[in-house]
Amino acid sequence: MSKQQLPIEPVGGCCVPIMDAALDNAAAAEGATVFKALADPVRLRLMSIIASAGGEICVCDVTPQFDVSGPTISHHLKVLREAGLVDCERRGTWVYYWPLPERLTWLSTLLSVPTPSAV
Amino acid sequence: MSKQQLPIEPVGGCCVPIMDAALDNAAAAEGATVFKALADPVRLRLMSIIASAGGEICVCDVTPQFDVSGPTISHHLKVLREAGLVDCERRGTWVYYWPLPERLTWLSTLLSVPTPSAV
DNA sequence: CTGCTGAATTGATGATCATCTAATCAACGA
DNA sequence: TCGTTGATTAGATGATCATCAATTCAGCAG
Repeated sequence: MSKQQLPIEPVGGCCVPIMDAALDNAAAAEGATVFKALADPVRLRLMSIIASAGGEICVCDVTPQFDVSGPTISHHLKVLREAGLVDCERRGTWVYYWPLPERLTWLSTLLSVPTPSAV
Repeated sequence: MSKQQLPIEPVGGCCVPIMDAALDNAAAAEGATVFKALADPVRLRLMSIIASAGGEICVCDVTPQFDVSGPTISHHLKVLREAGLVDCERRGTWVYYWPLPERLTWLSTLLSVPTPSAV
């Protein structure tokens, strides 16, 4: 059972489920920032499209899936990027985005509920 | 209290990780609503305090842990309630809150990342 | 160089939100 | 009944946000 490591640093050490221990102010502030990034319908779907793309996806393939303007998509992508949820790279004319699973894992763990079989 | 009619939806089909499939507009809207409830530092810490209380906790024990007014805490508790994350009951003079793990599990699954070992 | 295309940035605007004070509600005890 | 205490609701306000049109930036091809 290889435990996948968390190479991304800026994420505060956290990983204790909230059902196990209450968050302090700092952790709550950091967590709220990341949740805020997912707290918009466009952004959440955007995140899911990038996450489910199986690798990376071009902005040009993402934008047509929404009813909002290009600049708005660009703005939302920036929010996701600043939340550490995705990263991107320009290659030629196009820009490609991919998910950063560490952040997702962190949030998932934070919200996880102990299974009944557990102590 | 726990009797009042809340806009709690059937917790849409629950539980395909966003890394497995992109969300449709409806699921994204519903998910964003719940994430929005956790997207505030006060509310996230509030949620963690309730979740980690090991059962239920009195509002009177929660409020003193924050620097904001009582009505503000009450407002945040209402948001958590309407998001289906907590429920409450009045007993005598006091009101007790407890977490609703189903919602947490739902979010946790939504954000879960397949382990490297799994195929 | 110039022109074209995809993406990001700027600036403005209408909407939503977090917070407060004041008022109201709910339960209890004198 | 009336006060008192704990909690919620109502209303107001300043801040933040989502969105767009216009502009700018980055890369490529004549």
